[in-house]
Formats: sequence, C-alpha cells, structure tokens
Amino acid sequence: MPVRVRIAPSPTGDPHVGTAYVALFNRTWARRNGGQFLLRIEDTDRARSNPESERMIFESLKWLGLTYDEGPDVGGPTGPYRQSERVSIYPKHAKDLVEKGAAYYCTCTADRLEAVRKAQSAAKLAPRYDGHCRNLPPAEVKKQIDAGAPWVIRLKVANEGECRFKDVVRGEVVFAWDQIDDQILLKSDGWPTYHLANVVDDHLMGITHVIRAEEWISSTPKHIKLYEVFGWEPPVWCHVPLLRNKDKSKISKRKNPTSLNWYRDQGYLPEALVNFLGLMGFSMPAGLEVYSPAEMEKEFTIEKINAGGPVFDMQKLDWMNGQYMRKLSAEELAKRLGPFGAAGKDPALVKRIVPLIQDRLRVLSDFGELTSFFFAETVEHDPAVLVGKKSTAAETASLLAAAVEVLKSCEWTAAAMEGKLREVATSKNIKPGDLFMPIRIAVTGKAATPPLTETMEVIGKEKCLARLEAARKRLSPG
RNA sequence: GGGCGUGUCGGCUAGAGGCAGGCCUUCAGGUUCUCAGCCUGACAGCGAGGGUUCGAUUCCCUCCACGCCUACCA
Repeated sequence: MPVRVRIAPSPTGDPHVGTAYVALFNRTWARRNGGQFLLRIEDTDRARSNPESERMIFESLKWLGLTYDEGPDVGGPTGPYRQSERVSIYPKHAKDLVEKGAAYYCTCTADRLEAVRKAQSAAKLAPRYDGHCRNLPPAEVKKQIDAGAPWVIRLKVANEGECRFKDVVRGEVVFAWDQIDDQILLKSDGWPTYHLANVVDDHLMGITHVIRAEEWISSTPKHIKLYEVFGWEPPVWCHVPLLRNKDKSKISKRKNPTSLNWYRDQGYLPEALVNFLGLMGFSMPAGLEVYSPAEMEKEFTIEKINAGGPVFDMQKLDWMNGQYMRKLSAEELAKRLGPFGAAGKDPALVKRIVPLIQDRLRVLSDFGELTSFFFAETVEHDPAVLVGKKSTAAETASLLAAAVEVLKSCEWTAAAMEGKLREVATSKNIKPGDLFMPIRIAVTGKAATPPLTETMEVIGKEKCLARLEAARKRLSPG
C-alpha cells in the first residue's frame, strides 16, 4: 500500500509555523516512501475559517518548498480537499453510526451543557457530557426533534476497558475508555466536528500515516473508536512534539513569531527555515545540521523524531539563515534582496555592494540598514561620535583634511586608497584605525561598515570627497 | 481537579549497562581599519530520591517539574 500522508490545517489567521513543521515531516515521509503528501483544508468551523487565510496557507507552503501532491488548489483523485465542499458526505456517515447503535441523537441545549459542566467542576469532577440523551428512550428524543428541537449526533463511547494504541513516536499509549467523552460528531448546523470529518476524510483519502501534532493525542481514542465502529482500518499514529516558546509553553504569537509571513517578510530564506525546522526533533547521522530536503529524505524515519517539545530558538535560526545566505552566489543573493530594497536600485551598483554585505546580513531585511550610505546623496553623523573620546575636533578636522588631500589625487581603487591612507597614518604617527574610523563615520555615517576603502571605492570619489569635506567643515568652519 | 505526554550543557540534540560527543548562544584569544565572517580554545548537562548491578545518565519504582488535552474550535 502506498504511503499517503496529509496535513489538515484550519484556515484561521496567519499561516502557522507549526503547520510548516508538521508538513515537513509528512512530506519527507511521503517522499522517502515514494508516496503522496496531501493538503486538506479543515474549514468546518464556519465562524473562524476564511478564504484569505486559506490562500496564505497555499502560498506559504509553496514559498517553503513544502509542495503537496494533492490539495484544493492542485486537485487530485480523492478530492475535494476542502471540507466545506464535502459537507454532504458527513451526515450520512453520522446517521449510519446511529443506526449501528454506535452514536445517538442529542438535543441538550448549550445552557444545559454549561450548567452540567459547572456543577461537575464545582464537585471537582471531570467536565464532560453526562449522557442525558444517551439514556433517554430514542423515541423520546425523536419526539423532541420532530417538534423542532435542535439536535446533534454524539459518539457513544464505552465506559469500561481501555484503549491501547501504538504511537510511532512514543510507543504504546493507554487510555481508560471511561475517560473519553461522548464527542459531538455532527453539529446542530449539520456540519461535522473535526473528529468526524477528520476520520471520514482520512479514510476516504486513503491516509496511511497520521503524522500530526502532540495536542491531538488525547483525542486519538475517539478517532480509534470511529474507525472501529465504521469498520475501517485505522492509520499508523504518529504524534510529533509541539514547538515551544522560550518558557516551554506551546508556541504562540504573543511570545514568539508564529506567522510564516513574518519569517518571509523579515527575510529568512525558506530553505534555511525548513532546515531549521528539521533540526527541531530530528537529527541526521554524524550530527550533520546543514542539509537539504533531499538529504533528509534519505535518512528520515518517524521513529527518529524526538518526543520532547523543542524550544524554537531564534538565535539558531539566525545562524542557519547566515549559513544559507553565505552559500548563495552574489547574483542569487542580489535577486533575493530584490523585495528588500534592492529591486529599485541600479543593478550595477547592487552587484558591487552585495559582496561587501554578504557576511554581514543576518536576514535579508538588514539590506536597507546596511547599505543606505551607498545610495544616499549625503549622510548624517553625530560630530561627537566623529571626533571620538580620545581626540579633539581640531585634530579630527586635520585628519580629515589630510585624507582629502591624498585622496584627491589617488587612483580610486580600494588598494591604492588603503596604501595612501596608511601612509598618512604613519606620517601622523597614529594607528591606522584612528584615521580610518573618522573617515568611515564621515563617509558612511556609521561606525560599523564593510572595509573602508572597498566601501569608498563603491560609493565613488565625488561623493566621498564631498562627505569628507562636509564633515571637516562642521568641525572647523572655514 | 482528571487523563495523557515529556525530562541529557542556557537552547537544539547524539549516545550507550563501562571516559557523556556535536551544533547554536556566551566567554577568551587570533585574523583585521570598524562590524560581520572565518580560525583556536574555554565554560557548561544526564530533574530528584530509592532500588537492580562490580558498575546506572541508560533498566525498574516513587516523587518532582514542565507541557498538552479536558468546546456544537481545530
């Protein structure tokens, strides 16, 4: 049987980094086995689902290269892949279960359920459905429904024995059946809950391995019960850990960026983010950390996923991003910088700048901050910083004057300028750095830049001399 | 409260009944005109307590901590 796996995100809010994380494991498993990876949109929550959110899921998965073989926007043999387009499928399955005696109609109102829960929690009992309608004669419930009472269908769960299943990541997991609630399967609006839709669709779509987040482990017994009462073969269960905030709680946007859009907009390279996600829970032989999806496919098995929840460490992500940015050719990096400010600029100039900043970028959006002085007409600087703590305005002005003097007649190459400026430093009996720094600040407005003379070469003679002269004049007018 | 899950340097992880290794971060040197990068090196860990064993971080038990679930959300 071919491996078929899926991710089933809900289109609510921004595309989530956890979706990408689970997608990576699913897709890698499918590819390793020559199987299929599907995307199914679980939009049965009509209040929260929205099309924009769905569109961003498609977009961000493609941005990351986490492409799927079947999905709402790419089609496939077991579609539709959007649960809102499958709503007609679920009620008959739910009713089928009622006929089999595995589920029942329930007409309890929200008010009653809330009152029951309140009483239970006051009595320090587990809040759960009390079985009210389950224990009523079916005819009684039917009478209420015929009279127009809203109804749902609930799963009838046994209250004795235990549910055992093997989880590939965690080993055997056991739940007592009496801990499992009579879950609503079909809501009063006729739409399915996650539990019903998920099981029905996974079956109909031929899903062989359910690789999903750990938060689902508690509802797995309900799903297993559903497979059992439908008479279907359950998939292999694999619950991967949840990404965590620094404080180890489930990753959340309040404490850590979770939107894939954010990572894209900051200028994290998709291949770096995917590689980083792979490190969370999975490790390659020999401790290899920088690797491609193809390399991961050769080594990946679900058993090797760590069960512990990994803290999402931005510092290591930054490092990983640096690894990938430095591997890029200058041409490719220039292209990637396009959306971050490079696109509107003179391509020839950008081409000369990129090698100077390649080692200095943390994320692509650093581009503007790192290169502003290449494009500006003039630069601003603080005279106090220009002069520094160890010098005086007069001394600094004289250094700048001397620099202007030799640069005026200097061949405008980094090497020639460096030679001349070192001669100046020697003749003034100062360290090269004490000369280079005021020039750097005068020319770029910044204390940290790429190597000075290489930078000046790219900025150009006219601008550099004008900036030096302007800085000198501020220190000693006239 | 209940159920389930998880505990190896600050973070990500490798490991095996016999010297706990790698990566990120941090720190210290080196390269250097600054920053970054790069190179060297250093600091730092088996949650706690009991057992089994010649020997336990590894196997067993108890405890503790943390996380998730406990919806007509997913």
